[in-house]
Amino acid sequence: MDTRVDTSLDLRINSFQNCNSSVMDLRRDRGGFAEKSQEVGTLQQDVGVSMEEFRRMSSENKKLTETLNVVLLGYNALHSQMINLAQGISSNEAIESRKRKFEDYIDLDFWKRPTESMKSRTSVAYFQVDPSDTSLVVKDGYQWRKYGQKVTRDNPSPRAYFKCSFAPSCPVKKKVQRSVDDPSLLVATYEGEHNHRCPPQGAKPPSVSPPISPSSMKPSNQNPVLDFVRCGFSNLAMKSKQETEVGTPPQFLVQEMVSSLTRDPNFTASLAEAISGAMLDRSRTQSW
DNA sequence: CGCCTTTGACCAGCGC
DNA sequence: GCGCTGGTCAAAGGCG
Repeated sequence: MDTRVDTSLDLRINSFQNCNSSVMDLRRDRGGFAEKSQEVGTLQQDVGVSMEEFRRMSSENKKLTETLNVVLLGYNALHSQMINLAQGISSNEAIESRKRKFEDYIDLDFWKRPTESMKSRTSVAYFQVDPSDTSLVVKDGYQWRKYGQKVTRDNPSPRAYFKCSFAPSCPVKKKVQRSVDDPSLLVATYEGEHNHRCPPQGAKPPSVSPPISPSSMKPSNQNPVLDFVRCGFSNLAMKSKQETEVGTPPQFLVQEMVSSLTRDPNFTASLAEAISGAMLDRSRTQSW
């Protein structure tokens, strides 16, 4: 056999094998390409979904920001009113203007709508305390008698049980427990409604059970949080103003706002946190 | 002395 | 029925 023919044949076989190998590589690449193509398609789809989600969240965020602004507007009006009342000023045009603007903005029916928690007369308030302070006492303007303490399963810190001690017949109870997430936060859960007037600042509970006059037994529609606003707010707000003329705002005011918001199922706790944070930030730039 | 807090016991509801 | 858990009671002691 001619060696030249053999060499040529070997070369061709070699060439064929190379070509075959290349074809296999190409086929593999093509498969890879198809795979990558599919991945790109999925990614495009994901990006589309993400963009849609992002647009939706942006829209929601915008709405929440608007709501926050409205709440802040109302808060500012109330705060101005409080300051002016404290200073003996009845009202002024600026306050009325802000109030009108607030009422124009806000859906009053929304805020007047009773929520489930309001129906059951249960509300929650948050109190900022020193994390090293182990006492479960919060100053909300009322007088309480502690009648029990328990360690619950979901929280290593004990839960304290209080009854309103200002009026013997008052059915209001509250539970106070340190927040499991934030040890500097005390969570107070109020149940029931007070059947008496707000105790004056520094008042001692009566040593003997006094007959409760009909006027003080007036059924109040107020929930504990409103009581807190009327009593704790009025008492402590003055104190805060005296103590911190240019300092921080009364934190309980912010916490109360948070509480009011969280009572509505449409507001998430995160929004409440955002609002309190925004208020605190805002207040740092304002003089009080 | 009276009110308050502490703390163990007790009770009721619920799930297994 | 039993155990677990949350809520309440009540006695004892502290404090002003």
